[in-house]
Amino acid sequence: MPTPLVRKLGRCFPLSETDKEVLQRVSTRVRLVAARDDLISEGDATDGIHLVQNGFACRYKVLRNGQRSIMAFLVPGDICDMHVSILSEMDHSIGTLSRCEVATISRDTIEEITTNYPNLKRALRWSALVEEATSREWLVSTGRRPADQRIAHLFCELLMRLQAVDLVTDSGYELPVSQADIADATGLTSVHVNRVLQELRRQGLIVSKGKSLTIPDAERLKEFAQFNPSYLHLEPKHHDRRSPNGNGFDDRLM
Amino acid sequence: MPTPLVRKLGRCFPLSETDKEVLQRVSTRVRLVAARDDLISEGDATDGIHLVQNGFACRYKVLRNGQRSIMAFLVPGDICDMHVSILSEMDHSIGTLSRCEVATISRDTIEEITTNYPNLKRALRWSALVEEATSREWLVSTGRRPADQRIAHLFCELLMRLQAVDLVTDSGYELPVSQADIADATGLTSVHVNRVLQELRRQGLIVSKGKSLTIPDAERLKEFAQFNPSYLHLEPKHHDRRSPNGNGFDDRLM
DNA sequence: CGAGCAGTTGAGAGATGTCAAATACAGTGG
DNA sequence: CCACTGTATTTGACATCTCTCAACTGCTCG
Repeated sequence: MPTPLVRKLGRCFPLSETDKEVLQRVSTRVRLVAARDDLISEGDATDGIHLVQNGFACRYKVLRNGQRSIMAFLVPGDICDMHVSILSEMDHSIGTLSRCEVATISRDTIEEITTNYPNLKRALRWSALVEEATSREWLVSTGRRPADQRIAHLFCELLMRLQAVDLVTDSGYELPVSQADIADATGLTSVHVNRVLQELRRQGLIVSKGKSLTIPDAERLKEFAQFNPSYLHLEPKHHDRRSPNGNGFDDRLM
Repeated sequence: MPTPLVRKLGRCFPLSETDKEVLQRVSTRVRLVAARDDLISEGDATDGIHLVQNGFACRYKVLRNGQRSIMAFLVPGDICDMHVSILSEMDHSIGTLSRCEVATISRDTIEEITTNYPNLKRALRWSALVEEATSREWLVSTGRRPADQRIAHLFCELLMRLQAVDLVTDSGYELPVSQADIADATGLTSVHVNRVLQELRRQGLIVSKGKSLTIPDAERLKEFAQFNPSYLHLEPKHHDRRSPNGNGFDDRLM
């Protein structure tokens, strides 16, 4: 069974069997982390690299007045701290929202991979860029979308991201986060999130029982949220094209 | 006179004279772009790389209802599209806010630089990571800070970023953007921005005449905005340290 | 079975948005 | 150099979305 990272990257890049095996191998040492636990704290000088295998984690900061801001959800297949090595310390924390399985990859391993497997190097870079684009899209949400669209948009995004790692069945997925977590991720209050959720349910846009969310009509929810998935850059076809200069992908570009 | 990019990177990384010359050289071909013009549009498959030399530009998206969301300000020394090559097309647009001088760097040139000048490669990667961190900080602002702190925070950030490229004199800088631009960047309305600005002026936190902004007491404004500059990663000292494995910086890591 | 967290509800307050108009400002053509 | 025109800023009255606070309910887990 391929790990989430293998599934995610394999979906958008043609990976060889060797590539996949290498990726699979690094997910071996898995650690179980309780819900609401910090993987990395702001100010840490990290060395290893963390990969979420199971469960939900997030990037967050806590303000002086105790308010928490969640800047990103990390779902299975997501890497927590690919790039921090060049920044001497973390400027935010990474914590679990649910119980998580986390793989820790040593820097040496990553180095070996990016040196010897250009396909993987490119795929990992792609996933980092998508995370950046996602962060920009969240900025659009919190800045300009009303609460209901904002939450609906988040659910659409998670639908696509979880689909990419085969975690969606029948337009439904496990969303092991609290309403307070959704509030901190959308810049709302947990009570307002509660009311908006009720309204979305009433309109039949979502169905939720416990921690599982079902989207009866994805197109309708996407329409409601004005969700445009282009920022997730999921279409594999584009990546098969050669670059304009005719020598394929430019692997040196940063 | 070193270009803004040279100044910015040189501040945080020890660059050799050769490094600086190389960087300086690529800023030669400069194009003058009018205010409110697009450098790159959403959906474009770009090839060159754009570097702001003078003036303000921004990353933005326009929603269906015509609302604009600005996800980032690009100031002199900022690179607009370092990484798009691996994503087949732009998921957002880049437009000027004021009249700008923009340098276009060919992909080949960048390739040459990142291949032959590891110092520069590392510095450019650093600046990309700082932009990412900045985007996360904006998420905190729009999500959890009240309008006055949000705007004050933006002014603090610009103070630091413009200081890094020697564009600040006497705690003041040119801010050639409209109140509507600030509104779109902070997720507010231009009329609310106007009122908040008046209040900040009344409290003596800022002084502004025309397009120039002065901050009489930077510490006071930072305190007011609860501004913590760590996300800008400006301290050069950290970057002189060797990495834990003793062989200096890891230049292969993505 | 109790404790504690997550979800739900209600009433009221506050911050920010909307709309529309007035004023100031900047660039342009004469 | 000035009138002219369009954009940017400012102001006022009012609407509304979202927050606050506080209570209550219902799970889940020990």
